[in-house]
Amino acid sequence: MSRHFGAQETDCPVRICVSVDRGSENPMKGLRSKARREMVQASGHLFQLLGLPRSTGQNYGLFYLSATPQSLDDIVGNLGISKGSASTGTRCLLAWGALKQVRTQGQRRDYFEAVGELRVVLSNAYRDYVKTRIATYARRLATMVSLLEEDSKTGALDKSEAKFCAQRLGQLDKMHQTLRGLAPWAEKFLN
Amino acid sequence: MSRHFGAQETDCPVRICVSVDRGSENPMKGLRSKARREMVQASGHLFQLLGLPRSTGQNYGLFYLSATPQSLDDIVGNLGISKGSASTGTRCLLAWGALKQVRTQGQRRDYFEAVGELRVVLSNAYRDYVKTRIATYARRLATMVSLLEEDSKTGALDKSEAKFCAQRLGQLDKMHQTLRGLAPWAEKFLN
DNA sequence: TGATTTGTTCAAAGCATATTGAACGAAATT
DNA sequence: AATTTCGTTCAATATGCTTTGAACAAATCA
Repeated sequence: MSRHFGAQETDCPVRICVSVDRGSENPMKGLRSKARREMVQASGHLFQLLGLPRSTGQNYGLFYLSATPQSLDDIVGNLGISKGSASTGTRCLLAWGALKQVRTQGQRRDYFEAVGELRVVLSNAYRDYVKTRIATYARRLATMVSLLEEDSKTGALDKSEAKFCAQRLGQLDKMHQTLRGLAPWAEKFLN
Repeated sequence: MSRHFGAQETDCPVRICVSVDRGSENPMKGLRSKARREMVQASGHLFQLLGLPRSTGQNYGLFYLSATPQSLDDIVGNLGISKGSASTGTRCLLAWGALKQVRTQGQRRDYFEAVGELRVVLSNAYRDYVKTRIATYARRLATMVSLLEEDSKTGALDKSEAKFCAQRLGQLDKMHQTLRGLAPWAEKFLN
């Protein structure tokens, strides 16, 4: 009804953005380069937007603009995050193929650097993340179809409601088919 | 180094999935249809994955499989969420164009139903969400380029480091251009 | 072998967002 | 005009993810 004064049709009461990363509070002590700082913040922001830990994104941002391999302690010093976070984030990025380990002779520390080809990283993300998600929801869709049949039998839904629901599920399935059709293109783009 | 027993290269220590919605704890009292239950859960899950409130997704899931317009109290009864959440979520979905209000004569309640054409909903989401994000990050990228120049002057980065960073930023810009090239296709797909 | 360095783990604390629910205002009803 | 019905708001609470940091284990060093 929009009964109240401030209520406008176009207002969305839910926050869509992520909280800002005020670089002043998180020191980034060792980072003299402003460009790196901005990259670290932007990357952290993006990761958070994608539902991933901000610190992992900061981690990657630093690597992405680092010409020389970095150790865990470099990360800790540059970003001002705990060693635990640095370790966890680094291993996560390794697992995604976003980072690679650089073995240095006579060095006891582990050194890492970003995988240069962003395509590779995105391709991995697509395979591990997007593709599996789509498959999962497709499975749930199939579940719904059979549950719908069950509902018809048990009388949980009357005939017209069941028909309506079947239409809607059909629309979702059609969309899934379209997505499947797009997949080869997406893969070609990434490879 | 993978120094420890359990540490495998392919393990990612960070949770990528969202917590499951055990339907048993959240009652969904009034929902007899199992298909609707599954849809509510799946939709809530998907929203959460996209960084949106789960309850808003549950809300939409219910509408999507409802043949008849639903009121706020219907939502509250069906999903077992508070009226506050129901109101907030509904207004949010309205603002996105995912729901439309149905005016019923001689009825004092507000009734809503899902917008049937999923294309429209996704098109709105693309415009309000994806497109603006890309623009934001493109802006930050431009900022980095100028900060990099500044770093070169102040000596925060030496020559070879600056060159390396410039290459990396160039790669990102190239990717942005590619994305921009894809945008018309995406829009055509959605319209 | 013992001491030191380094990476990993995970319980606890911190933090940010989602949800609730009671108070409120507007509209409809009596 | 008073009462009832609704939708909205927002402070307080609940929830769940992230981060920390200390304890630990492996590897290197002396």
